[in-house]
Amino acid sequence: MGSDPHQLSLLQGFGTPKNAPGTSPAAATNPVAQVLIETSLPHLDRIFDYVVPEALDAEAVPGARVKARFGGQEMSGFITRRTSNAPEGVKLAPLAKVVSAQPVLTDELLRLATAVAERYAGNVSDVLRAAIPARVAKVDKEFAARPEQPVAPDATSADGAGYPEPSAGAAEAYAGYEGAGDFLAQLAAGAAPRAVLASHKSYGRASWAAQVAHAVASVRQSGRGAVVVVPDAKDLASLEAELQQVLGADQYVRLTAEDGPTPRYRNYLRLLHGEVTVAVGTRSAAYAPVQDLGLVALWDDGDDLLLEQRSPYQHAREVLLLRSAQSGCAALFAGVSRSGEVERLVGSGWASALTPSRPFLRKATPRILNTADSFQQERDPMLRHARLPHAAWRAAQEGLERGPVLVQVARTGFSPALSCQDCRTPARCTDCNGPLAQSGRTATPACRWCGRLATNYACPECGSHRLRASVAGALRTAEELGRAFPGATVVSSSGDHIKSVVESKNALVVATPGAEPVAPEGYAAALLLDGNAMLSRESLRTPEDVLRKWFRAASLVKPSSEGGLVVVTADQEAVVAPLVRWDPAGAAAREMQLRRELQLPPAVRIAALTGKASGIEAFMADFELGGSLRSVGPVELPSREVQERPGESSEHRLLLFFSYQDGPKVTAALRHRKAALAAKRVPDPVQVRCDGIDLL
DNA sequence: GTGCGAGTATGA
DNA sequence: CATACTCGCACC
Repeated sequence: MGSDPHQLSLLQGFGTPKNAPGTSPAAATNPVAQVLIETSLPHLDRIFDYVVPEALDAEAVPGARVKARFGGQEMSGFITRRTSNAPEGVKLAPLAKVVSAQPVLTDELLRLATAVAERYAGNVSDVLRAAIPARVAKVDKEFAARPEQPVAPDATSADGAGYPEPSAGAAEAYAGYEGAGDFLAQLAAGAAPRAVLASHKSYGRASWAAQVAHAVASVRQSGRGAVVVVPDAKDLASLEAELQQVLGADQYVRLTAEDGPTPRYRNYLRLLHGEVTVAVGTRSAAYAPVQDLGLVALWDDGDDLLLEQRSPYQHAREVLLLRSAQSGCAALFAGVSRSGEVERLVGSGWASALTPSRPFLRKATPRILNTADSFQQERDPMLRHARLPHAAWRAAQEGLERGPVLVQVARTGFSPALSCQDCRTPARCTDCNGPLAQSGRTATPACRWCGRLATNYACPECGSHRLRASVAGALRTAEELGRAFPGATVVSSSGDHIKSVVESKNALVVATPGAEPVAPEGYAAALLLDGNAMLSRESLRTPEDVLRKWFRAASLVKPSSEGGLVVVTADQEAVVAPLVRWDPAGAAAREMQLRRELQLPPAVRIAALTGKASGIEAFMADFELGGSLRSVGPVELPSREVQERPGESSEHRLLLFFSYQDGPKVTAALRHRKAALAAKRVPDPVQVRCDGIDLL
């Protein structure tokens, strides 16, 4: 070909009146669309330019979802900008079509997704996949027909004459919390305070949900919007109940996968167009396109549901932290317990702690009793051989006269119940008739009720000594306990049968952690039964996680002034102590102190490289360690394959440890390396995952 | 993934 | 010397 090919194509692209047959003229102004292609290939995760044909000019707005020919195939992407100048030295392909003219990728969202991708050494388009709901054609039509009405949705609409002063409701929700009034006032005044809220209740007027709802109401007084993220549907229901009280049902939208594509997309567009300015939902709601954002809030950040399950495995807390930094808005992290990450925010002074005062807490929280406590055991020598620990038994019995009683049991699989290998008769404790279970890693089965070890168990039916694991979820436990407490209505909540609310006064509610229904008046008592089994899990995170589950259950129980009592049965007194004292902040501070000394997360950041040993070696070949960056491994992972194929090398994992300060540098380098290797298509690709809490 | 150009093998 | 084919890599 004789002449310069770029020259030729540019002339064509810019629409000289007479074009080659088949090419349509380009748009008159800003004929170039910068498009972010949706791909999970790291080296292609960037912006490419296309010519906008005149026919697509009107629809091809920044933020629109489009299709474009890329490489061999037509791929989808989003227009990030329209510009006038084409890049030098490339010939531009035309945009194939505009899928939807709704500008779903806003500037702000692109900036956020980019920051998240950088933080996690991942792809921008992977982040966007979680952030932008699937398009629904009929919803597009609704919005196309609707006259553009960027209503100022501010303090005028629902609140009528403005928000009813530092409302009575807000005062009640935050009673006992020093500094709360100031925090709310700052929100209302348009400032951007950042706080870590130590909620103590999960029901009633002073619940975390009420507290968060009032924070949202305050920020709305300043005319700004808010985003609230919660781990699951049950928490969302609690929050929505309060928001309806405080704001009104039409003043917010929910964004959650559970609603299905149509309402989710509709709500997304309503936010996008400023029809509503408050978004609540599960983890993907962190990206909600709220206009004029004033507050991001997160409830219970320790819940692992907030961790995205797809690459780059981002956590809603980090997303919201990045977002609040970018938009300079207020931030609120609420929880009954406190995660290590949030403790860092308090420790560094980034956020202030909103904590109820000691004397207030003493009255407002239930009494906590540890039956495994040596002091208790001395006073109650019957304990080891009683049926349920005596104290637990009595707490339940007496509690049932005053209200519902919660029994928290470990999830199925944590401590599978045992039955006879030969005749399938359920294995029972010879002392108390409770179910036997394999708890943790100890070989000897133990009674789940009294904890007694069943050494040398013999089946009462056939005399066999062999035991097999059988599934005993909350359902089975409920059955067992129902027999133990005749007269009580036994309710079970776990797995896919989660109940949000329990109304019955004399219900014995058996629930797994995270599935506990709310009792509107509070539980009279709670028994936290499987502490030892839960604590036996081998993970760096275990104590924090178990404590979190206990605190959440305990926050559902009436205060001690109304007879509320929590009985916990666990041997590790160091873990139980903060619960007994109701001191989540102290527990988090101590745990973080330990982590800092050991240089373990979340005091430092980590990245895990997973893949074939050869792949990891290639990845690390000219990767510079230094500064705070150190590497551990690689170690071979226990293979999940039933049979390792000969010649096929197994998966390995290398861990990188680095400081938060060096984080951006390290993740940028990881990302760069990933892209370079992917472009070269070196064999044995390596998966990079940052700050996976379940890795250690 | 796929199309394309460079480079190389192959046959007339 | 012309044509067939593979390989690598850019992809707007």
